[in-house]
Amino acid sequence: MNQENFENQQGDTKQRILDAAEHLFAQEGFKGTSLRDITGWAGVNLAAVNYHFGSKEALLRAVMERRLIPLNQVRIERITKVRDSARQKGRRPPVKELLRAFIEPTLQFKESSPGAEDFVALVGRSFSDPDDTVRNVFMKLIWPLFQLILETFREALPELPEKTLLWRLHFMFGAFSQTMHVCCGRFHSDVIKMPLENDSKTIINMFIPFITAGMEAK
Amino acid sequence: MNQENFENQQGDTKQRILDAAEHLFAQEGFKGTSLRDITGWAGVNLAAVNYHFGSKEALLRAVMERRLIPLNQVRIERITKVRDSARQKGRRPPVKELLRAFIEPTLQFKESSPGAEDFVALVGRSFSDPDDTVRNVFMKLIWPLFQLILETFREALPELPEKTLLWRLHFMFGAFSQTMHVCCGRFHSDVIKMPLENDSKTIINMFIPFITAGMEAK
DNA sequence: TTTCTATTAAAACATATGTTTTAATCAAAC
DNA sequence: GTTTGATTAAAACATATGTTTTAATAGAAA
Repeated sequence: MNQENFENQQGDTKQRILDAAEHLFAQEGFKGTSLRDITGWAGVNLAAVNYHFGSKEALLRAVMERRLIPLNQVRIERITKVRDSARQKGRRPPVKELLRAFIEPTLQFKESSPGAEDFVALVGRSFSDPDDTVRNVFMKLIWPLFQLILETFREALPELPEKTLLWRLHFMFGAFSQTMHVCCGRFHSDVIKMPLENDSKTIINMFIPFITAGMEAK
Repeated sequence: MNQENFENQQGDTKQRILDAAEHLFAQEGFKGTSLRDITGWAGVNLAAVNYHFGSKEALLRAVMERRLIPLNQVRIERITKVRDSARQKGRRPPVKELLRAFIEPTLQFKESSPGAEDFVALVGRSFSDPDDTVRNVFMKLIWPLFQLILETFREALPELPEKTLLWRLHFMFGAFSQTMHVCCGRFHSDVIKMPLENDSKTIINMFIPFITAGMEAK
């Protein structure tokens, strides 16, 4: 019997573990979440994690890949579309449209399921996670997308010095990752009482004008 | 004998612990750093942490307060100065100057000593740290500064709806915190090969035009 | 039914971690 | 020189954690 036949017959242990890990990694961080937390939350046996995934690190990789690969595919497609469409017209790709192609899929994805919201919070934090494992897994998955973004913004803003472009993309990612984990994580701080309108429309309407102005500054 | 007399006579155990904790918390995160890591790095006995500080959490608090209290004082003074100067002239405080008053002290501080660089990386991460302890300690210390920034930017951009202002400050903090831990931490990623010119001048020249344009957009 | 195999359950391991306790040290005060 | 009190050192504790091992279970194949 091969594995495909098993996918539906076996208990949903694997999925339950992935969901629990996604949630807890997002809420408490990788280091802050124990396998016992995860298996407890998932209602499965402790050993199931090592049986199905091999290690805690491999579990993180699985959590990341499950959603980030398809999400990145969509983002890459949309950005490519904007770029190619502009090329055909012999124009520069508009910054606004590039930004929209980047963030809209993320935000739509966020609202697609409750688990996805956890995931977005997790990704928002992965950029700056002190743990090597987290950053490395994340960076490897985000690399092609970042490369594409760099290229298309170079086309969009050819007069910008390379260094400046990199810095501005860097600011953009900073603002966006902060937004992701603030809007999706448990950022219930007494300090910054953000008008937490989690809807995509608000976020997009706030993000795009700000970043566009920044990217095109001077 | 009182404690002041002891400060110089006793071993510099306390300082060594603070320095080691600052460095390791910045590099590995709060959860990722053990007391044995710290005392090993500092070359002191394990029990010294609990003797001098009481607990790991209290040590973090001490690390934060040691530098953040004086740093925030300087930032508050400079922002207040910009605001009051504008008020006297019956004008709005310029966004550019407010931003400069906010980030310049941080960057100058960063270059003032090698330990300070670690600290800046730590602060840059504290905004989004999954650990409650870290976020709470940090937020409590940053709260008055944030309040002041909110007020002065309200004066600088009175036509901006409150929600929009909050979102934009939020983006600003995101970009800045990312910058802080990228420039000071061990962000040696293969992915984003940032032109790592750590000098304040470059960072300021990149940051201010970008954020100013974003804040004043539309 | 019996056999076989994948999965689950329970327990055990080895190590790591924050904290506490108890003994040694060391410099000033008397 | 002895005493005192703060500091350091060494060991012990209790618990937590990732992983592995071994036994039980269940469900399809024979």
